[in-house]
Amino acid sequence: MSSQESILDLILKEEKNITNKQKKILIAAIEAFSDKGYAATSTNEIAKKAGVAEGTIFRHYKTKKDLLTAILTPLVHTLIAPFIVKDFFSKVLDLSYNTFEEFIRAIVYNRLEFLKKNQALFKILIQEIPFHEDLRELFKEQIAKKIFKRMEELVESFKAKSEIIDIPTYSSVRLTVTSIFGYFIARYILLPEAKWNDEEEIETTIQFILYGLTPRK
Amino acid sequence: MSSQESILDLILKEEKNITNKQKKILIAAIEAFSDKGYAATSTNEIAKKAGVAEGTIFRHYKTKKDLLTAILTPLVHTLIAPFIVKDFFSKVLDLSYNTFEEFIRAIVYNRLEFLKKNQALFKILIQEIPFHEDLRELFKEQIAKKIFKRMEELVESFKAKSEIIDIPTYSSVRLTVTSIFGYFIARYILLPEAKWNDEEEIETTIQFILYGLTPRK
Amino acid sequence: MSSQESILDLILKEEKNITNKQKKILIAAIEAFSDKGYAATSTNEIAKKAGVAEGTIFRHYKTKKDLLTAILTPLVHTLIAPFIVKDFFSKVLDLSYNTFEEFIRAIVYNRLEFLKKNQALFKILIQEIPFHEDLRELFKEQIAKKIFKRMEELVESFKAKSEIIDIPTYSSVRLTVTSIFGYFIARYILLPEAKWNDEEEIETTIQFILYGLTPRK
Amino acid sequence: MSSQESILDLILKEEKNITNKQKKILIAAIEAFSDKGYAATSTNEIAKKAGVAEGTIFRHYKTKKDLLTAILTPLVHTLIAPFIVKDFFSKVLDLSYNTFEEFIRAIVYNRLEFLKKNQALFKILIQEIPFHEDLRELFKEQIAKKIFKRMEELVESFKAKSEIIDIPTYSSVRLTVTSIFGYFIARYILLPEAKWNDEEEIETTIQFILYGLTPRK
DNA sequence: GATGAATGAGGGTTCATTCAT
DNA sequence: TATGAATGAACCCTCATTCAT
Repeated sequence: MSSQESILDLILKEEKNITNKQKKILIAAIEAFSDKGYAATSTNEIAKKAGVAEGTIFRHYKTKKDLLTAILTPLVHTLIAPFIVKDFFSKVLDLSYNTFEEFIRAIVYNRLEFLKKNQALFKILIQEIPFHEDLRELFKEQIAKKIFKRMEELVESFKAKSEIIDIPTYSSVRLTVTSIFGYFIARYILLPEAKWNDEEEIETTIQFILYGLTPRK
Repeated sequence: MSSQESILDLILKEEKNITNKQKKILIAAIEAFSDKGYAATSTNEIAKKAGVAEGTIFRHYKTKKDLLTAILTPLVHTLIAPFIVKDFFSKVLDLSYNTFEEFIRAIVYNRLEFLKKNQALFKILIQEIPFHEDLRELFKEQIAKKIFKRMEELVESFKAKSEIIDIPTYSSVRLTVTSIFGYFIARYILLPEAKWNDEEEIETTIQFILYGLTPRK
Repeated sequence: MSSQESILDLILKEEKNITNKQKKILIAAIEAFSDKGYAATSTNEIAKKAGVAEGTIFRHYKTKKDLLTAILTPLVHTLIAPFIVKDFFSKVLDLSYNTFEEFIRAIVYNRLEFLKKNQALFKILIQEIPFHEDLRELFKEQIAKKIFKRMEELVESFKAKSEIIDIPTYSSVRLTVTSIFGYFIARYILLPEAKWNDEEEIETTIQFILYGLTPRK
Repeated sequence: MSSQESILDLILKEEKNITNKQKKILIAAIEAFSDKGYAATSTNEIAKKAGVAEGTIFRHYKTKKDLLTAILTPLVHTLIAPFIVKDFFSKVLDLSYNTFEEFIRAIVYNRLEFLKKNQALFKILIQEIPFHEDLRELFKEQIAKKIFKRMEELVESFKAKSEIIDIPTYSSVRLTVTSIFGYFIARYILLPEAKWNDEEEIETTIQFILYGLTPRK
């Protein structure tokens, strides 16, 4: 978990031969988009923040929209990475998930850690999703489908073992995902200035999911 | 529940002496803001959609931002209305809440019904919250604080009766609210085009909350 | 001199059957035009200041320009009144002007008194003259020509008596008028906030004109 | 005197690295503001006159007001330049001012020449002064104070030599300045279309000031 | 590759004026 | 007569994007 990568590393890795100026542009754009939103951020503003001429931005990214895409695509890919890598959970994280609790605990900690590390980027993603058809499509194709597919397998194996209650798989996945993201959104987007006892909240959230999905004896 | 009012009725009631054109402007603005977002909607666009001269918008709403506020303020007030009316749940809904389940069931159905009826408006609210300091303040003061206060009382009474598990009250409120809104956002904002079995999903959500918060015997 | 009339009286006399609202409009317009200039004053602003509907202004004055004209025309007429009334100086002011000094003294006190009483109006006149061809024409036809004509007669009579030096009549008139208006403009338009010892300045101005135009013995 | 610089030269010198388009904008703005007044001139109009896109204006001057300031500031500085340069009159103009007449003659010719060369600019300055607080402040601080200070020294030296009459220094300065500007305003702003015998008028004006301020023997 | 001046369409907003009530 | 809602042209200004240097 401590080896998780931050946004920029990911982007820089994805785009080869990245110049120093390009790097500055990306950092500036992420900060600006995150703070004021994509539509309300001007390219002039990004250029100034990056200490770069406005034209330089367009040399690297044909349009402003391209810049947004360049920022969000790596995030989406990394967000779902653990779910598409074969046996990611067992191999990479070295966990065998004998129990549903272990699984939930691993996934919550892992993804919340990731979200926290990439707050700004993720903030941009969920802020912009309602306004961009293509982003929504990307989200649906990548995040929704791929995460769902992997979770489905795992959830069904737990269901077979009667470790979780008998509700439609997609419902339990949705409820799980919603609970995790719900915490993140409340924590970092809706009420960022409130006092939060993060450890306790995360543990409570895990318990909530577990209680909500495991059967009474 | 069937007597719940829709957005526009609320706005029209709040603003007396509303013109016919003004009404058209509000309807057009709600549709446009909901579809493309506040920043990406031009006043010219709203005017055309409303069949009105652009200047007419500014006769009624000094700025574009004022128009947004005029749209969202009544929503916020109505969204929290059930929580500030004394004994709303028992009197208006004619329920006595002997059990936590009855309470959850009532609140989920009631607020989801309301959100569904005011989809467009609520979509605007959550889409714009990240970009407007004042909206965030309004949300925090009204929705977060007032809903929380009322829920807190109820939840604590259930906790006293050992009907729900012993976790911090604010956590259980957050988890409940997150689960309800989580369904709404997934349903109407993130994946509106997916097929949804609404009745089943709602019931599952209720069960999830109940299981997640009630103690094992 | 004490019987001199103020702006509004003049206007109200000129326009018969003036309503109360119309009066309020004129007062408001004079104040606004004087403060911010004609071009920078909106009819909406005037309406508000007058406590009148915007439409009411246009019921009485077809255009904004008409309103300006309605304000300035009486001023121009009154400004030149003393110069066109036959024997104004000797009859009305009860002076016989045996000497040039008496003449200058009378005219300076009389017109400065008038300007002071109608500061706002006169401020509008000289502020707007550079921007309105018709105003400039009115000024030229009325003020320049008519004042000049009368002054010319008087000045030439003094010149004949060798009471003033032998320079072109139009020059001496210009220098006299310039000196009077020069004081007024410096006093009320350019440096209104400076401390002014009015009595002394006026007396000095009179002396200056006298010395400047009368011959050395 | 023949070496006096014109407006644009001054502005271009003040603002380094001036673009060709920027130069065109300044020329167009000066012409337009001078003709129709600042408030009545649209930026679109200036752009067309300058053969430039409207956006180009705002690239160089953040606001329309900034454009006005960029035009007028150099004028003010140059207008007062002779008065702040040490010994300007004696050194640069190579005059020793043994007499008050020499002094007046030099100053009238010099400043009227300057005003004539910069008619349009000066017209803008006096047209806009009544409407802009900051311009009035600039005028007061620069022109009024600095010119006054220098004139005061000279006038007092003449007063000591009994070359001019014993009236308050500020009065004699005001009367002198008013007489010069009075001619200019009558000549170029109020009655530009009248026939003027400039040489004669200037000589008469000088005589007027001299007579008005020098004592009778 | 990097610049930044230049563009012109489009942004939100103001305005004088009209007209049904 | 008086109103004030409605208009739409025009206003100042911002913007993403282009291109000569």
